[in-house]
Amino acid sequence: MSPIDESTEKRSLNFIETFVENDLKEGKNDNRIHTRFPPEPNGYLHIGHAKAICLDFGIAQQYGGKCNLRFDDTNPTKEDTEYVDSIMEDIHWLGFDWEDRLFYASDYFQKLYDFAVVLIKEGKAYIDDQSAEEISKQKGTPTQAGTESPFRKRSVEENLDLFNRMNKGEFAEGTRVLRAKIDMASSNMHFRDPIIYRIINYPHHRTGSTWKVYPMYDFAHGECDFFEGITHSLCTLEFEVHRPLYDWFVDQLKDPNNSYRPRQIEFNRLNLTYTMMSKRKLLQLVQENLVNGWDDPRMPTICGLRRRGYTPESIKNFVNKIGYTKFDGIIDVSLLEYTIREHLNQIATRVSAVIDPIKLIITNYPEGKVEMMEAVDNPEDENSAVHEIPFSREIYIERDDFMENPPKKYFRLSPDNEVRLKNAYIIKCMGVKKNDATGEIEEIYCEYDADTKSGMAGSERKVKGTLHWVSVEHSVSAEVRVYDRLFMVENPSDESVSDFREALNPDSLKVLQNCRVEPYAASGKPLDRFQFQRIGYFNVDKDSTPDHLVFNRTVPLKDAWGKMKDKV
RNA sequence: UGACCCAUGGUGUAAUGGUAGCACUGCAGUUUUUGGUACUGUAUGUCGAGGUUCGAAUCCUUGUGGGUCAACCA
Repeated sequence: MSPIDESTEKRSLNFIETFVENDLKEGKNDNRIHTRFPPEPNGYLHIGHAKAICLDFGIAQQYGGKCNLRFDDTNPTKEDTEYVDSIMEDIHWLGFDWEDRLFYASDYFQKLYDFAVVLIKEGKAYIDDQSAEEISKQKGTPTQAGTESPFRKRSVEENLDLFNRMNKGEFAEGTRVLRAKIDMASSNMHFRDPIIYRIINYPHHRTGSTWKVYPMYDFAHGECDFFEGITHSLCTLEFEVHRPLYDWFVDQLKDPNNSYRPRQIEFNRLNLTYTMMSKRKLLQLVQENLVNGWDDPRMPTICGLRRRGYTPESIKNFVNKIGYTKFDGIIDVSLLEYTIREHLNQIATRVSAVIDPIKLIITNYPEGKVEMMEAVDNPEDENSAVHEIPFSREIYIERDDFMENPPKKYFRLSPDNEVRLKNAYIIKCMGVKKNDATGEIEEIYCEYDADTKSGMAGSERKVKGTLHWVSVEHSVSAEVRVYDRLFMVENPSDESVSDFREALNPDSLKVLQNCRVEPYAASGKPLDRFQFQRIGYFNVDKDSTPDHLVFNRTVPLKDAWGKMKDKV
């Protein structure tokens, strides 16, 4: 078990777990626990779905139950197999498995149709010939009762005939719907004769043009839960007012001699500061090329986070930390950033990279000499392996690791000052070479103390600063992509931001071209994730080639030097 | 001016009638071959008013505040 798992082991029960345990205690549903994750395949999964996935699969795991994957594909106009594939990939990547329980709402189209016919025969559903506008007008408002449709008293025979012909394609879209006959005066708007079937002339990604009528969510969802033997149907808070209708349909369907029934339980949706979570708007970002696809590392999608270097463990741990309640809040992204930093700190190999290089020449080091310096892969790991870094007379250091006129608490290199080169020698700055025209520093000259190599007796000497470096001759050029927040406003999903494009951060992607990395960072395999010293956590992007290394910054390190600068 | 749901530090959560705790963030330190990491300390909270009780964040009443619902979306 990883340290991360241990840290969450003791967490107390959330209200859903309490609910489930009570059901178990009462012996409901033969003590079965069966959940489902029911995405509509109309977009890629995002971090908010990860929260639902962890709950649905997590509850099942925790209580020895099962969790189905069910694609809620009742609206062919929005859905596509591309989304089906990506959703399955992302769930697996997160580490969850539905085994042989992959279902589609479209698997049940016949059963749902048959059930609708039963409702018609029982006089509980009717065909309405009115337009969407007329039906909407008759619905009333939350404070005003609705009025009954003139078609409400249609005969069973006529309803049956019309429904049959609707499905044969005899009528145009929008000309007729099937409605449940419940209560136009109900205080719950969803009971005012909800539409349960509509005509759609658009090929379904699985059933093609077999069907001309498609069930609505409210009609399909509870029924699918029932067909699959789901015991706990977990969804987000906005479906709370749908629950009475969910129960109403289940009541019509269930076997009165069998106590089994699925139960819907709602929890709070995930909101993150600076993050847009609406699928519709994310789709818009993709379609308008404001980002480079669903897996753009700035996207809050699972594949975007994956490409950026987030680990499944960190996402799951994040979800465990935020919990499940019935209170809608907004979570600070810094918590997500904390969880990935926490995990990466444990597993990421430390590698030297110089993002903004300046050349440093060690004047008293022999020309042509190369020493291999030992570097610990991960200082947080007692049994860490080591790797070697070539050291030579000419090296690159970070441009801002040298200051000609340093402020008081500057620990790094400055004239006549000593610093340690990480895993190598202590050096002292003896001078610089400046560009005659611009006055810009072009080279830094230092002398090294040969007795201070890491591990030697002379290395005990304390110096305030330690710098990372790469050998000029041996280093490999690379490109580093630094991703900042895509949105600048704290809550871009807020209604007050009418057009989210205004909130887009034009500087969200910075590409740094002149970076130099130590050869080990280019060696491939075990190094897909690492920490560049004092810079941040990175991973190798899929765009990388042997000739052109590309790194994505997963998350920056906490910028202590930045804080120091504020004080000086 | 309806129905349903909700209200604990800046943020997210725990305490299920019995000491308001944890994490993130903030601030201040200690350690360190990077100022990262790790560790320590510290600040800030039960929406208001009544009640029940020996005792209330918890139960009741009421007020206030927030969310959801009037798609042929899910």
